[in-house]
Amino acid sequence: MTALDESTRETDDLLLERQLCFALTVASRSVVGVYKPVLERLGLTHPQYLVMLALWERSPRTLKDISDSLLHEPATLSPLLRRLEEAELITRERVPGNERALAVKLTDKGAALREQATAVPGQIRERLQLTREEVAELHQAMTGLIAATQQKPVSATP
Amino acid sequence: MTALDESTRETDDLLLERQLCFALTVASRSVVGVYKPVLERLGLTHPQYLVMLALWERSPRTLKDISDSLLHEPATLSPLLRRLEEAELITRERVPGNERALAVKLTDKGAALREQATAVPGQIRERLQLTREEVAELHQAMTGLIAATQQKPVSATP
DNA sequence: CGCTAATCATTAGTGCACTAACTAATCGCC
DNA sequence: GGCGATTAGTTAGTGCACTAATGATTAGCG
Repeated sequence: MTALDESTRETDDLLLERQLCFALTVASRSVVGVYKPVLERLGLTHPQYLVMLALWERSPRTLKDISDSLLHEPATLSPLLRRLEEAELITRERVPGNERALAVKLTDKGAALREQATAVPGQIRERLQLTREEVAELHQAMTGLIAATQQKPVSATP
Repeated sequence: MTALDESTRETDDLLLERQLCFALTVASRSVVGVYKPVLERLGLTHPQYLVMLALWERSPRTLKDISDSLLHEPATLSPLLRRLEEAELITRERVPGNERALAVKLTDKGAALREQATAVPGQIRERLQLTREEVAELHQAMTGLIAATQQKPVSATP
């Protein structure tokens, strides 16, 4: 490979339309944008919806547990949970026997909201005109990419 | 299909670990997280990097033009461009002959930063252990997804 | 022309998302 | 049993990202 080839390649590498990170952030924002009108009917934002999904699977659970599941900093979730408490979808109290931990628990209202939420995934697939299989393929691609970001940097590997 | 099958399927559809939107937002944040230490050496955040990519392709261009390219609201870019101006990477002035439009232009310092940026895409691929081909495949998948989000809702189609 | 409608940018306000700094509680280990 | 280190949450501060409202300019049309 000549020096000219190399510099041309590096120039092309900087084209906005070729950046995976650009396509990825746009896709993320765009898909969340599709959820927005759907979730508005439930009175939820998209990050709040993900927290509710976690709690519908298991409640009560600690903030630490939720932050591990969602791969979010506790500091991000703190104000978010405060707003869910204000909406009376969850309660926040200390864990008996471990006063450090915060027990986050669905209220009856929060648990009941699940009924309405069951329709959401189907509505999104409909809106995006995607089959379950296509969704699963994209999901797998994203999971692989996430795994790639979380491995140690190659230079740090002994 | 029985009623039981349907309700089971809807229950599964709400599992956090199966949500494309979840995998997508995590992937987006994680990949941006990989860029962070690399871009810190250039003094840029990731959104600022994307704006600079746009300007390295063409400068000057208007805010409106940039917001169309990045699929961002002008209101999002306004404060971002102000910070890039404070860093002396761009200038902001009105377009002669159209006082509504804002001409955003690279400074010499901003144009020179491109030198250092040429190394970024390769460093990211290295860090993620992805080939150009794998990046292209993922990019294509994201582009398809973006297109799906931007088509009209099916119910609104006559 | 002159007026109305459309266009472009900015500001205000809400909600994430992160880091750093801080507080409080618990664990471990002598 | 007490003391240092660790763990769990919260708060403060910065920077996106969006909507809605505002202001300024331009285009278009009778």
